[in-house]
Amino acid sequence: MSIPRNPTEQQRNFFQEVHEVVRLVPQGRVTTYGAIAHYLGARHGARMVGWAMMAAHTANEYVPAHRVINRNGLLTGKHHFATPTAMQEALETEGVTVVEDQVQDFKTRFWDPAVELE
DNA sequence: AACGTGACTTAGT
DNA sequence: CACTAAGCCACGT
Repeated sequence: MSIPRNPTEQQRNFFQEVHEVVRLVPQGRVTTYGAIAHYLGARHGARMVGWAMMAAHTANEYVPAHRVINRNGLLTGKHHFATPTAMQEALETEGVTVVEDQVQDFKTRFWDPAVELE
């Protein structure tokens, strides 16, 4: 996949919404693509959230993309970082233990915007 | 325009 | 518990 060369207005808004939520994830906590999709109204699938994350590195403001993982606590997006280990290292710097691409104690690390932001 | 593919998820077998 | 199918939606070929 790739991000549009010339994003439409709607696409830019969508990217911004997703990035905005991701920026609200506290240090040392993680969330999932599905949770973000649900928080934004589920008007698009979790896949679209993942798609929006590809534009994270081009965003004007910093987006902690390493805090977004799949619903099983797996670092499915690690290959989109500068290096294959960047995502895990960023998480461990925040105190999140990762073993074999799996976030340990995921259930208590999970941060659901739909709940936390009410 | 059909088809494959993907930072996903849920339901069915 | 694992594996598959299907829903999802945008994009490149």
